[in-house]
Amino acid sequence: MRLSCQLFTTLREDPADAEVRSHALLARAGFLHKLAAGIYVYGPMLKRVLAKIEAIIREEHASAGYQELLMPAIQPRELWEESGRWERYTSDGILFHMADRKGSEICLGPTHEEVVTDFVRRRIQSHKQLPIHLFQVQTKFRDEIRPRFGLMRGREFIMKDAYSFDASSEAMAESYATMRGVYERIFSRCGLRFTAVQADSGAIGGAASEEFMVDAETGEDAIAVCHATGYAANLERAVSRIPTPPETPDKVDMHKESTPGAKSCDDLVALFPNLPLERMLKTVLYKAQWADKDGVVAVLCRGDREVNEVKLINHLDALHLELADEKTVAETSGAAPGFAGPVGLGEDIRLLADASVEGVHGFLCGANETDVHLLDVWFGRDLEQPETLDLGMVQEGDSTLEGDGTLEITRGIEVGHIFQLGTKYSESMEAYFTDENQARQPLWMGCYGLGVSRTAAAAVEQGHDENGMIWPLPIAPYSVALLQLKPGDEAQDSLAESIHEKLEAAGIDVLWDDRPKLSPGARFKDADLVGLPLRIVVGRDAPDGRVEWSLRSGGDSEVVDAEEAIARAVAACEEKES
RNA sequence: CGGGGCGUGGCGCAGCUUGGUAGCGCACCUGCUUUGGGAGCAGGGGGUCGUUGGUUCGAAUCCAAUCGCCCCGACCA
Repeated sequence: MRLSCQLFTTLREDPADAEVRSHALLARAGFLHKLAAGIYVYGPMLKRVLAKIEAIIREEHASAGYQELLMPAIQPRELWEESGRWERYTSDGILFHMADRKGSEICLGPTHEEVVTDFVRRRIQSHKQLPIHLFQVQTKFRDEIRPRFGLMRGREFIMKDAYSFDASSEAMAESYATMRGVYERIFSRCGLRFTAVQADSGAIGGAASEEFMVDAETGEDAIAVCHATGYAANLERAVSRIPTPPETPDKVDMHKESTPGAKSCDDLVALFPNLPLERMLKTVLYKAQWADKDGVVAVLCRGDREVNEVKLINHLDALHLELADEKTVAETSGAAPGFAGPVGLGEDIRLLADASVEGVHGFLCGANETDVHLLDVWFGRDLEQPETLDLGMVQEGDSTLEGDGTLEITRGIEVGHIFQLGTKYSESMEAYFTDENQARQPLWMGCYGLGVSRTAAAAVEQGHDENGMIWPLPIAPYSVALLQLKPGDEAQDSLAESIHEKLEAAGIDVLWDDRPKLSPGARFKDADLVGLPLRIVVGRDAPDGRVEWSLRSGGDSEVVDAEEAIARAVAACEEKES
C-alpha cells in the first residue's frame, strides 16, 4: 500500500486530553479521533488492527465450534424487564435509554445476554439440540460514570461476546473450560503478555468467572499473583492467609482514653506509639441498599488491613453499598466519623467482622463518642466476638491460603472476562428445554466477553517506547514499513517498487512510505510513531540493490540485499502464523 | 453526584489580572534550494476567542447563565 495515496496524518505533540500513553500515541498517529467523551472515530490504521484482532478471534471461535451471529444494538425494555436488569441498569445510570416515537422504551445494548437468551429460547425445545455455541462482534454502549484513558474505557466500544447453552452444569463447565483455552490462544496469538485471574462476577451474575489481564503498569485493575503456586486473582476476589496477630498483652480492664481529633489509624499510632497497628480495630460504617430496604452495616477490621467492598456487597447480597456519610455516622454511632466502635453500637446495626480481627485481644477501637477511643478491649469479656468471615483486601507479601507462596500485587488491563452464568437468565427469562426424561429444564449458560477495541489499546500500553508504538506482528496494521527516503530518485523508485510488489505478492501487508518531498528525518519519526514491527529502508544503497533492515522493537539495523530483506520479512511473517 | 481546572486558526499554547477588535510554535499553500533522524530562505492563507445574555462608547478580557471537555474525589475512621 502506498502511503502517498492514504489519509495519513501525524501530530508532533500529544493531544492535551490524553492521560495515558496508548491514548496519546494512537491520537498522535492519527489512529483515533475523539468525537465526544468516551466516543471515538477509529481511523483506517486502527481499523486494520481491529480487523486483525477480530480475524484471530473468529478463527479461534470457529475452531471451538462457535457460530457467529449479529444481534441488534437497539433492545426493547421488555426484554430487560424479564431478566430484571432494567431497573438496576437504569438506576446505576449506565444504560443509554430513550423512548421511540410511539413512546416505547428502548436502550442501546450494553451487553446481549437478554437478546441471545431470547433468540435461543425460541429455537430450543430438546436436549438433542444442545449444546449451542454462539458469538458476535458488536458495538456496546455504556454510559460510564467516568469514561477515560481513550479507548480503554469508552462509552461506545467494540466487544466480542460469546454464549454457550448446555443441558447440565457439567456440560456448562466443559464449555467454559473450552472457552478458557480459546481465550489463551487468542491473546497469545495477538502477541500479548497476559495473566488469567479468578474474578468477581459482578453485575452479570453467576458462579465461576475468570478475567484475562494484559500485564501493564497503567492497568485499572490490581491483581494478586503468586509465581510459586500459579495463584492469580483480581484484588476484588483474592484471598490470602492473614499474618498472625501480635502477642496478646496482659489483661487490663477496658478503659476510655481521650483522643481528640484522632480520626485515622495514623493519628492513633502517633498518639499511642507503643500500640501496634494490628491491635487497633477500625469500625467501618456502610450504607447498604437492597431491593426492598436500606440499612447500615458496620464492619470490624484490623488496623493494618482494609475492607474489601466487593466481598462485603456479595456477602450482604446488596444492590448498592457506600461508606456512610457524616450524618449517618452521627445517627448510628452517636459520634463524629472516626470514633465508631463495636461496643454499644445500636441494636439495629448489623455488625460483621473481617477474619483479620480473629485472635486480636486487648485492642483499641472507637468508643462511639467523639474524641474518645476504648483501650484494652477484649472479645468475650467486653463484647461478644462477632462471627468473622473474609471481608478483607489481600496485601502484598501475604501468604497464599495454603501458605506455600507469597502474593505480589501487580496491575493489568482487563481485556477478557468469562463466566459460568448457570441458570440465572434462563430461569428468569424462561429458556427451557425438555430432557431425556420429558422434564422441563432451564438451559445452563456461559458468557464470554472480550474487549476488541480495548485489546488494541492494551497492546499499545504494553508495547511502546519514547518514540512511539511498537505493535506485535500479528495485530500490527501493516507488517512491514517500507521507507523510501528519496522518492523520485530512479534507483530508489524501481527498487522500492519491486520490493513492494514482491512483498504484496507474498501476502505480506506492507506500507510503502513514498510520500514526496519529505525529509528522511520526518519519515523515520513517523515510522517510529506508527510502530510497524518490520522496517526496510530504501536509501543511498539502492543503486547496489541494497537496503537497510531493522526491527521496530530494537536491535541494530543491517544493510542487506533487497532479496535478503524480503526473505527476512517473509520468514518473520511465517513464524507469526505458526 | 461533589470538588477543581480548561474552552482562543487543524494541533499545542500565550493574551484576560489592569477592556481599545488577536499573537506564537507546529501543521498548511506557493516558489527556490535541500534530502539518512521532525531542512533553509522568501512569500501566503486561515480564527464571529464554546454559546447566549448583560455591563460598557467599546468585551477574548468584566458579570451571569448555559453547553462541552479534562482531572481529582466519592469520605477505610
